[in-house]
Formats: sequence, C-alpha cells, structure tokens
Amino acid sequence: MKTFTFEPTCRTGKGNGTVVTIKDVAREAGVSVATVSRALNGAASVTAQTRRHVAGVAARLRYVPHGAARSLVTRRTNTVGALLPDLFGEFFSELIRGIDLAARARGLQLLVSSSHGDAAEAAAALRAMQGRVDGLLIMSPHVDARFLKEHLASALPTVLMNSSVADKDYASLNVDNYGGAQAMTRHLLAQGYRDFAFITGPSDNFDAAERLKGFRESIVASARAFLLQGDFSEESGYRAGRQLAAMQQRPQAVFAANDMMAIGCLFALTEAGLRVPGDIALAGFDDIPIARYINPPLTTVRVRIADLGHGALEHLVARMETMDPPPQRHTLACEVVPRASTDDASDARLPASTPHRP
Amino acid sequence: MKTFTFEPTCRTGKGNGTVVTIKDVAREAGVSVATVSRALNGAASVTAQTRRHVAGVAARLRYVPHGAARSLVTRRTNTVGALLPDLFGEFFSELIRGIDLAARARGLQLLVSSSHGDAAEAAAALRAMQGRVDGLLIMSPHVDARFLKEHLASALPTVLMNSSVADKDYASLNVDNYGGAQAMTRHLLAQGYRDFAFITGPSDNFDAAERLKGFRESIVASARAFLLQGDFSEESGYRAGRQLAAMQQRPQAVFAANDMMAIGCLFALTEAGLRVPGDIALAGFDDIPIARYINPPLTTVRVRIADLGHGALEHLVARMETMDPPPQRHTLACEVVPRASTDDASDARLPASTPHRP
DNA sequence: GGCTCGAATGTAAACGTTTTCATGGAAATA
DNA sequence: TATTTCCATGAAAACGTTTACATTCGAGCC
Repeated sequence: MKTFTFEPTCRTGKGNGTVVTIKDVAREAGVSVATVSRALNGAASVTAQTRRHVAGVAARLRYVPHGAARSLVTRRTNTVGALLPDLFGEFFSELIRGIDLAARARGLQLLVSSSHGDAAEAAAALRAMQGRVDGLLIMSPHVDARFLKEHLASALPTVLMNSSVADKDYASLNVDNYGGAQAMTRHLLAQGYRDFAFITGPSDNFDAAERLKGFRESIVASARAFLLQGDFSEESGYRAGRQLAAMQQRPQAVFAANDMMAIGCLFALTEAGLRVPGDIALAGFDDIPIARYINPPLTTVRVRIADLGHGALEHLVARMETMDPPPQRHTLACEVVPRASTDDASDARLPASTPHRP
Repeated sequence: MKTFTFEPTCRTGKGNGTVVTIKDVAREAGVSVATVSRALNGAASVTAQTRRHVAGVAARLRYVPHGAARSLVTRRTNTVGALLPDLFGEFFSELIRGIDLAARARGLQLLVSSSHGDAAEAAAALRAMQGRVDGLLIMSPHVDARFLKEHLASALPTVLMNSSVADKDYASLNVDNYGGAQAMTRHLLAQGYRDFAFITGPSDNFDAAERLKGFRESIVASARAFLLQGDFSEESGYRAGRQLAAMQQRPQAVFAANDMMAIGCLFALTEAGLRVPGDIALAGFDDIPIARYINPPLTTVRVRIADLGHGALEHLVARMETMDPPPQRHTLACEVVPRASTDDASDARLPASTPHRP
C-alpha cells in the first residue's frame, strides 16, 4: 500500500496572483496530472485513498479547474445561452427564474443576453454566444426562420420560446395564447355575457394575434363582438376605455389582450363613472402581479411564465443529449383566474344563460 | 502584389456537423493560421487586401472562433458573472436589465446564477463560476466577508451589491437605504406629521436595518415613534395594519420599510374602515410598480434598481482593468415619490408645522 | 550593388485540461 | 514458481487559439 508523505512544497504563500493549475496539484500530491484529473472527476479506476489524498491537496491549494481548458478538450461548455428581447418586469424575471432553476438542476450555467431591440443586435448577440454555449434558448420578435438559418450554426441545439417561427427545423415551446383566449371567452360566455369588445395587441405581435384568434373563433353565433386597436400599453388601454365610455350602446364585457391594457381601460371606465363589473365587465391576459391588487381585482388568464422557461430548458437539454428526435413544437397551457372584475355566474344577465360546456 | 485565387476547395457541403476551425479558414484562404487570427482580430500588420480576403473566406465558411480556445490562451473570458439570491419580480428584472445593458456596452457576456437560497448553494454557484468569468457581481444575504475569503479566489475582481460586508478588501455599491429612509422621514415631518409608526423588515436583513436606522435618526425631538415588527411580506404588513386599526390612540402616519408591507397594511386599514390618508397616512419604500396602482397611490421611496446594476458593472469593469485602486464603497441615491397616500403639505395637521430644512 | 531595415507573413510554442494508450505490479490461476 | 489477468497509474497527444520569434522579400541607403 502506497502512503503519501506531506512534502514541504506546501508554500501556500505562492498565491500572489498566480493561478493554481492541475500541474500544481499533481506535483503537490506526488501523482501525475492524469490521476488528478481522474480523481477529481470521479473516474472509476482510482483508489479511494488516492482520491481522498488528491481531493485534499486540491482543496488545500484552492484549485479550481480552468473552464476554458476543459471546454476545449471536452467540447462541452456546460453552459446554455438565453437570447431575450428587451423585456420588462415580472415576465422577464419569472422567465429567467424558470430557466435558471432548471439549468441549476442540470448543472448548467446560464449565459443571458437580453434587451436587444432589433435584428442587428440580436445577430450580434447570437454571434457572441456561438461557440460559448452548448445550447440556445431564444425568445425574440426579431428572429424568423430565415434569420436563424443565416446566423445560427446548424449544429447548435436550439429551442425557441413564444416564437412565431413554424419552421420544421426548429423546436419551440409556446404559451398557449390561443387556448387561453379561448378559455377566457368561453368563461365569459358561460357567465352570460353576449356583447363583447376586444382590445387587441400590436398588429405585428405573434402573441397578440393568437389571442385575438382564440377570442374570435370562440365567439358563438348568438354573441356579438367588435375590436378596439391597442398595442399592449396601458396608454392604449386607457384610450380604448375612453372610447367605450363614450359609446351610447356599450358592450357588456371587455376582454383586453393583456393586463396592462385592461388596467388602463379600467382607469378610463372608472374615471367616466362606470362601475366594473356592474356596468361593464373587464378581463385581461397574463395575470401580472398588479392584477390582483387593483380595484376590482382583475379576472385574467394566468400564464405560468416560470414554467415556460423551465420547460424550454428541459426541452433544450433533451435536444442537446440527442439531436435525433426531430424538433418538436410544444405549447404550455394557461388557466382562467376569475376575480371580481367579472361577475361570477350567480347573477346572470340573460334570462336563460346556458353555461358553456368545458 | 500578391493576388488570391479561389481554390476549388470550397466544398461548403462539409458542414455536416463538423465545426469550422481557424485552420479551415487558413487553408481555404491560402494563408497561415496566424494571419487569419491577425486579420480577424484587427492586428495592424496585415494588408488591407489580405484582411478583406480572409474576412470574406471566414464569412463564407461561417467561421466563428472557439471561445474556450481563445480564452485559454488569452486568459480572458470576456464574461462577468452575477451571483444573485432568490429574487422575485421587478427588482430582479430591473437589476439584470441594468447589468446587461452596461455589459453589452462593454462587449461583455453575462453569466447569471440566481435563486440560490442558502450559503451552501451560493458557494457551489461561486465555485462553478470561478474560472469562467473575468469578474464577479455578487448580491446575496448569505455571503459575508469570511464566506468570501473562504470561497473566492482573491485574484478575481468582485463588486458586491447591496451587501452588508464592510470589509476593506471588497468593493461594493449599495442602495442608500439610510438616506432614502431619512429623506422620507423628513418629508413626512415637513408635511406636519409628528406621531409615527414604523413597520420594520426582517431583523437579520441589512437593507431593513439601514432603513430603520435612517428613520430613527431623523425623527426630531418633537415627534414620537414606535415600531411594529414585520418581515417584508405583505402578510406581515397586514398584521401590523390590524394592530394599528385596533389601537385607540393611533399614530398619524405609518412608514413601512417596504412597499409590500405598506400594501398589506393598507388593506388592513381599509378593511377596518379607516381612510388613508384622511385618518392615517401611509408610506412605503421601493416604488414597486404596484405602488402607483393601488388606491390611494402609495407615497414611497424610489430605488433606481437598473442604475444599481449598471453602476455595479461599471465599477467592476474599472476594477478589472486595473486592480490598483483599493476597493471602494459607493452608494446610490434614492428619491421620495409623493403620492396620495400621504397628504400634501397644503392641509397641515399642526397649528405651526415648521417645515424641515432639506 | 551590397547592405540594412522594416513590413508582411509563416512557424511553432504555449495555454490547462481530458483521454488514449502504454506500463508496471499485484493478485489470481496453473 | 511461472504465467496470465486486471487494475491503478503515468506519458503524451490532442483540443483551437494567440503570440513571440523567425523568415522572407522588397525598398531605400551609402
């Protein structure tokens, strides 16, 4: 049995800026670099004793492996990149939260690049990430299939989040905007509302389009609906609310394509002396934290954003481990959160309100 | 003058998963790898013609340098790490926004590791980042000077954000919690309030302690104040509000150490039939987005969180470029945002309310 | 016209790991 | 005891860059 002696080479004072490498550990431990590498990486063919010894020396020397050197030979960076648009607020933080949580669980590092406003910036960010990550998560309104083919190395596993890209070469995970809008519409119908206004999002926005579509295609024949143009901003919701307040023949319920517009709309309505939901019901989409604090609390569609991030990363890991399965498109369900801004079913507005079947 | 011929080696079809290296570019361009490296990195001693030619070939081949290989020899990763606690909502997103913006401007990548709940997780995250980043931004209630000395390579430039660590070896950038609380207290005094309740944050929280201190040391002799224990949660604010509502001798104004508690408190007060600010004034700290949407909108202290991130990164870059200047401690000013939850000065509560000098 | 000089390029040695292959020696078998 | 087998370890070759040093070649100088 081999025993190790503590050589006096232990000049811990060497750390005047010099970085400790695997060679230092090897020399100090009296073994070869190969053994150190094996011991520290948990290779099978190394004695428990050597492993302990090496680990001890490494700890004492404060050795931490040089990531770049390792990546160079391993061809893995243990890092995934997240390319995000210029996001604000809760959505952004929840998304990163979800991604980070899943990444942590997988032992992956997370390289983020957010707040790029146009395609050129996105391209630059993409370029900078390439060769530094094992996989890529992309959410950006500025990228389409052509952009990706142009700027993305085909070998890099990628998952798109909330993307309009329907190309069969790319995997994606989308919030089920369509289903959510549909669920909300059915919910409102079930409560007896028949006369609707829908405040739309920006016309070039994919989420907005899906939500509108979900609403449109769920309206039953007996109901009526008209659209008000919005752009997801509180301001545009406010304008829509003023328009509504000015109408002599107001709809029974307003469905805004996102919560911020619903809040803006609510302000305009309240300002005009209208009561919500007494005079007019109001619903939003997103379930941002504010939604439950305003008066009345807002009925809305909850999007589990952290789950979006989490799911996207899991999907990405699956693709990283085996590129075999063709890229898939998944969606993430939403749920209606009924609050006081719409009446509950108890007081029906119609003589015979036939509840919609789920 | 040397001219380049397009050799027929241009089998673009090679990209069946194989990564293009600098050698491929060199061979294709008919020059050495050194020249390619120089041309692409903008070294002076390379002909404009060669540079163009090489750049063209590189672009055609979709060459993107292997980051790890470059880092290995350069000893720079062009990446900074951000170690963050388990953060929610706006604070988190704004912080990352600020950091990312500044990093982008500097051409740095951002490696984030958030949502670690205890010291052990923080240590693991720290370890994982070490050797992958050129500098580190740390915000964590779980790290103190001893922790850093233990787990952090001394050679790695670091800037702490909102940290209680006062060790002279570490640079930091803190929100001026003390100054903000002081400004708010003076503001309330200037409005004529003299009888206060202060809802504290968690006792082990640094921000909370500073805010309390700022309040305490700004109370003038003619005023009275008592404390209610809270923990930054809405729930604890609600409890404090119930206590206040139950008192027969209520204070004139409540200053909560953060907005969430103020909101909880507001609910309790409203529930008890008290009017804000008519019966009792209310102020918070943070200016979270909800603050302006509740009824009445909340007077609070605005913290420019994005600026915190931005400033911290700039500070870090300065330290990365030259480790010479000893680590410095900076603070970031806050501002009072007067809203309807406290009376404005027009209706004074005291016969002679002497406005406090700024 | 031989010499030096400098600019443009090539050669090769790092950088710190992992990993293949070789090697030694102990245990197991004959 | 001689041979085989296997297991722990060591030596050295990658990995893809950058960069110090060497080389070439043309121009300018005397």
